[in-house]
Parts: sequence; C-alpha cells; structure tokens
Amino acid sequence: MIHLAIIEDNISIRGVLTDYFSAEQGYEVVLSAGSFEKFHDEWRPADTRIDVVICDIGLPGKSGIDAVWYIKSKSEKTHILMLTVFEEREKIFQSLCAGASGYMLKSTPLAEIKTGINDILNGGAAMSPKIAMQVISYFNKRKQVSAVESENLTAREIEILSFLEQGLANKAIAEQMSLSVDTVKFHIKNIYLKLQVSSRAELIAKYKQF
Amino acid sequence: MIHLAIIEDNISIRGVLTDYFSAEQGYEVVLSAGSFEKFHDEWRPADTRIDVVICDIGLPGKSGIDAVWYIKSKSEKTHILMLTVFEEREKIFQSLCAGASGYMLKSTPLAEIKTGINDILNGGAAMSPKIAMQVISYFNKRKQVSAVESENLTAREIEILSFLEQGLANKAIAEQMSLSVDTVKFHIKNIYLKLQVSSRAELIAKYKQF
DNA sequence: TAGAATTCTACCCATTTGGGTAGGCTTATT
DNA sequence: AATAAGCCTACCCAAATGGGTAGAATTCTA
Repeated sequence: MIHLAIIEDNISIRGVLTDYFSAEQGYEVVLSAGSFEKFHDEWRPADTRIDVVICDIGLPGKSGIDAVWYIKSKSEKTHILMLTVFEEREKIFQSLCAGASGYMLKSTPLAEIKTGINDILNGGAAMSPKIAMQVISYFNKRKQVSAVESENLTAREIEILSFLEQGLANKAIAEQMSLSVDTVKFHIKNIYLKLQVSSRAELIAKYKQF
Repeated sequence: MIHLAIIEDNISIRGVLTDYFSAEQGYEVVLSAGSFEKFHDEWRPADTRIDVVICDIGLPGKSGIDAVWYIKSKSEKTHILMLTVFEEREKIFQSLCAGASGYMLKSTPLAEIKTGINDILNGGAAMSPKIAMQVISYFNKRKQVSAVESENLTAREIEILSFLEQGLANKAIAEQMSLSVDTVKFHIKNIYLKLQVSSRAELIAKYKQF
C-alpha cells in the first residue's frame, strides 16, 4: 500500500486528487491539507509513514519549497512530487535543490501523475517534458562556451584557462606546462583582458562550468 | 512530416528503429548510419532537413557526444535524443552540455520513444525516469551543503564563503559586510583551514555549487 | 558564574598576483 | 619579403593574498 499525502490549497484540485487516489487500488491518502501549516500540525512523522507527498508550489503562507525542506528533514525517505501551474525556472530549481523527486504541471492527466509516482518509487524521477526542458537547458553549454570562444582565446590561453579553473597557482601551472612563471602570467593577463575580469577568483566564479 | 535520422552501431537496434518509424504515419527516416563518421559523410545540412536525430552514445570511433556537438553546430534547430544502455552520470551530463534534448534508455519501448520525440518537438525534453533522477540529484543540495557543514563552518564563515564564491576580493567583502579587511582575512584563513585549501581559487574550484 | 566558542581588530612578513613594458622567436597570411 | 598573430621570456612595481600571532568584546553554554 502506497501512502500518499496531498498539500494543495485549491480545494477542488485537492478534492480531485484525493478522490482519485483514494479510489485507486494500492494507494491510500493518509493526509490531505490546504497549507503547509495545516500539514505541519497534522503530520506526526514518527507515527504516520508517508511514501510520497504531492505538493503544490504556490501555497498560501509558507511555500511548497519550505514544505520540501521540512519534509525531507523529518523523513529522508519520503518523496515529494511538486505540482504547479507555473513553469517558473527559479521555483523549479529551488524545489529540486530542496530535494523534490519530481515536478509536474497541474495540467498533467491524473493517470500520468500516477505513473510519475510509480517512477519515483522505483528510483526514478518524474518530470513533465516542459519542466525537463528547463532543467536540461540549464546544462546546455553551447552558449556559455561560445561566450568564451567569442572572445577569441588562443589555444594556449584556453589551455591555461582550464588549469585556472582547477584552482592551480601560477607556479603549478608553469610546472604542468613546462613554462616559466612569467609566461604563464603573460597569458593570464591576456585572458583577463579578453574575459573582462581582474582576478582568478572572479574568473572562476564567472566562467567555471559546473 | 517529421524527418528523423538514426545513428546507432548495433545493426539490429538500428533496424528496429528504422523500420518502426518508417512505418509510422508522419515520420520519415531520412538518414540511418552506423557511426558518426558515416553520418558525417552522408548528411548535407543545407540539403537535408533533420528534425530529430536519435543517437547512440557508445559509438565506435567518434562518440555520440561528439556527434551532438557537430550536429548542433551545423543545425541549431535539429534536436537530438540520446539513446543508451548506460546510465552513466558523466555521459549524461556531457550529452546535455553538448545540447541534447533528451536521454532515454535503450530499454524504453518504441511507443515511448515516439512520445519523447513529440515532446521534444513541442518544446519539451524527453528523459527516462532513471535518467531524470540522475539529473535531479545533481541539484539536490541537501548532501552538498552538509559537505560544507560537516566541516563546522560558523555562520559568519558561511556568509563570507558565499562572497568568496562570487569571486569578490577581500576589500569588497569587507565593504559588503561592514568589517575591516583584517577581519575578513581572519575568517578566510579559518575557512581555508577547515576546507583544506590554501587559496581562493582552489576554494572556488572545489566548493562552488553550480 | 566560569569557560568555551565566536567575532572583531590589528600587526608583521613572505609570497603571489595583476599590470605594464619590452624583446626575440616561430608560423601563417598577404 | 613583409606583416601580423601567436608564443615565450624577462624585469619592475604596487597591490593583494596567505599565514602567524595576539588581544579584546560578545554570546552561548555548562
């Protein structure tokens, strides 16, 4: 039996979800609340096991993201599937950072939400395609790299840049490349000029990938 | 009509994919190759529009990741769905960085691959749940934060750490926090001690999130 | 209340770094 | 052949940084 909890302020959506999963075989809605505060008051982590929480992002009072932090701190094993009407980039990343296992649009059919829950319980994650795209675009380096490439770094400079990004000192870079420290400094100066920074810390903070 | 290309060295898998999509209404397989090199020779970007490339990761010769870079550089609008037997974290991220729009396991049913392609063409992304989990876990800060927290950084140190990660100089940090430069230096020394580094560049390179 | 931890400030010193300038070398490009 | 671009080295100087030590105020905790 899969124990579900639902946190959703819209009473009709909460009703639909609760009714649907209550009727489904193998699922049980053990808690249904209209706000994080309500959920917080009613849930006794030690007594009530919850496998998956379906949680709205835009809750009145404390947000759904706060809810994620709280739930994961109380019960590491409990998974959280965020549900929202928004496709806001920021919210998505905040939820994921907090430890959510999935993120689906409210427009998602109930059957797909059910599939998502099962995916989560099988060690996967559930994401609506549009959400997945947002997440994927986060990794896309094509622009970032071109940002560096467009500054016309020479091969040598790119090589040194990669050492800089590893946090190496000039002396270490010089040894690695069998160059004099002065030469390394020379190239670094040019890199700074092209990338418009004035210290290695600034450079790494701005341009380091990952 | 959706124009597909398939790059896959396993002849039987390539056959299955080619046959399936050739038979599907609205799809046309315009190119089917067993390696990136073959694909490279046969594709004329200017003449042949490709909407989606289904591409294996573990190709003989140049890898699927190289293929992604090449395809995206020649035709920005062409989407790429990576297909693989591996769930390797590194490969996933490399593909996404290169500009892939999706990543599915080879065990995925053909119908789901087809759904994935449609998701991609509708501005979404396609990911198998297990892959999505890998990606999501990348964002999960709960552990990463503890990696820093386990070193027992004090509140003040964490505050300064966040400025360091932005690449700020001591003087700038001092101004931001209304402290003397000496105080900032004092805290930074302690941070270095706890995190076992000896320069800001090394610190940012090692501990910067994202 | 006493001790511990944290925070803030200050000073010293050696090293590293950033920025400027200058000259020689090699390898395309014209 | 001449010019340009990239690469390497060297030197100078001021600023920033890293590391050590030390004293005092504050807050938390036993």
